[in-house]
Amino acid sequence: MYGIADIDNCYVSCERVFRPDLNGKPVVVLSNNDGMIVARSNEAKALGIGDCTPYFQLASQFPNQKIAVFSSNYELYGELTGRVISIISKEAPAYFRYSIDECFMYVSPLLTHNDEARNDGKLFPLNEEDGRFLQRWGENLHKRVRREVGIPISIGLAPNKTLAKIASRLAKKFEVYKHCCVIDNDYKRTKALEWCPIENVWGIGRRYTAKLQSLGVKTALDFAKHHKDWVRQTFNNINIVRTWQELNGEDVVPNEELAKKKSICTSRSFNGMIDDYDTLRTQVANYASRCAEKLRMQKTVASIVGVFVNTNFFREDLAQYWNFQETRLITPTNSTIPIVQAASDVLKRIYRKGFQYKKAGVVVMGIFPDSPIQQDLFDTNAETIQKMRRLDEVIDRINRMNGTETIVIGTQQYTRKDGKGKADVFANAIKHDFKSKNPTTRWSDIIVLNHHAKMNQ
DNA sequence: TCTGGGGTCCTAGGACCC
DNA sequence: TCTGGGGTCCTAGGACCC
Repeated sequence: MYGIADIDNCYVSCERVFRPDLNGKPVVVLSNNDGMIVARSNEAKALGIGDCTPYFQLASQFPNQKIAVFSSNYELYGELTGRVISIISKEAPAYFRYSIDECFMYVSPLLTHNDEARNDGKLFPLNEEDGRFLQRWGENLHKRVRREVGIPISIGLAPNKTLAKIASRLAKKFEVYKHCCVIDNDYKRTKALEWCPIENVWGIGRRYTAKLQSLGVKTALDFAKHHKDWVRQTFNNINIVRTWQELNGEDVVPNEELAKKKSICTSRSFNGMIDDYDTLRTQVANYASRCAEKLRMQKTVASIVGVFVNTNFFREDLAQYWNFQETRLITPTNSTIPIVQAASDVLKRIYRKGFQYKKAGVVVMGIFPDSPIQQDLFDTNAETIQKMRRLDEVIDRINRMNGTETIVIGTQQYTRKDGKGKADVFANAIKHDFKSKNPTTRWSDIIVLNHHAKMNQ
């Protein structure tokens, strides 16, 4: 049996931890550059605010509505969701974090009453006692997270991950479940599939939904009832066959232990547009530097550095251009300077004068574990590499202790307005007009309780 | 004026090997 | 008339996830 714990409206719930006055009110959280809406409270959804609505359309689409708006504050979300995961790690026998707001759990070891009751060696369907036990276990997990972090989660429990996802949707949608829904027999499985529209099934995206609907498949149950061969022939793809199997109760989707990443990308849309090479180069240097940091964090090196740029696709009135190219490093590395250098070289190749660029990014690939053997293989200058490595360590440490971008290399530029850079380089700084504070990670933002005010209330 | 930022995996087809 | 049979590796494109 698997479980999934899913944070309800994750970013909104995080913002509400320090703004309890916003409980019960419409709240939205915006993407980088305050571009579009990426999280909505239930009240905001009820108003009809769509996912991915551009922020600049919000006021005209919903006039006279009081909607609380936040820029995204990943420092806050990362820290608070980490607390949720930490509780799960204590409650669940095994777990793996799937995304910022979702965590899979493996709960079979909790089922101790079941051995004799099973007649055919199978766990599913569960006996009733185990079913009730899991229900209580999930309800308690919800309560504990709510009490200790202040964030609501929904829990789904089922014989595989695809069904657990559907169960968690039910838990979120209907109050009778008390935030935890268990699919423990075939009757419940069938009822859940019947309720679940095909586009809400994990693994069925926009394209597959369109195709399935055109073939008359409306619900997860419609899909599950088709023959396996039909699925194979219609889609010729192993993943969707696995989804079909899981809807029918098998456990076949692999458990990806979140291993080291195979590629790392850092990219941003600009606040406004950039046409000159030098400004673009400083941005690309920032992204390359960030990629190097991420590589060091997971103790890997990269052998390929790629760069992409593109113009604003929404501006049909402007000339359009996009390009991506990559270069191979002679020695795989995670050092800031060679990776920034490589990225600059690639940018030089793909930059074309006369375009208004809206976005750029750096991708590092060909990733290996950072072992000394790899580094030294064809290296003719081990001493330089050693020095570079020490330099990276020192910079990482200083930036960890004093805040990101305390030290950057010369090609980069500061992006934080509270950083140490000169005013003229902030023209393209990311827009975050409605950003909340970071009371859990910054001394300057720590909350002070006014004792007397409280006493007088 | 204004539209995010990350990732993974699968398949087909071409280049190349013997 | 008539042109093999077996591989590997790489890339682009398309699908999916949050």
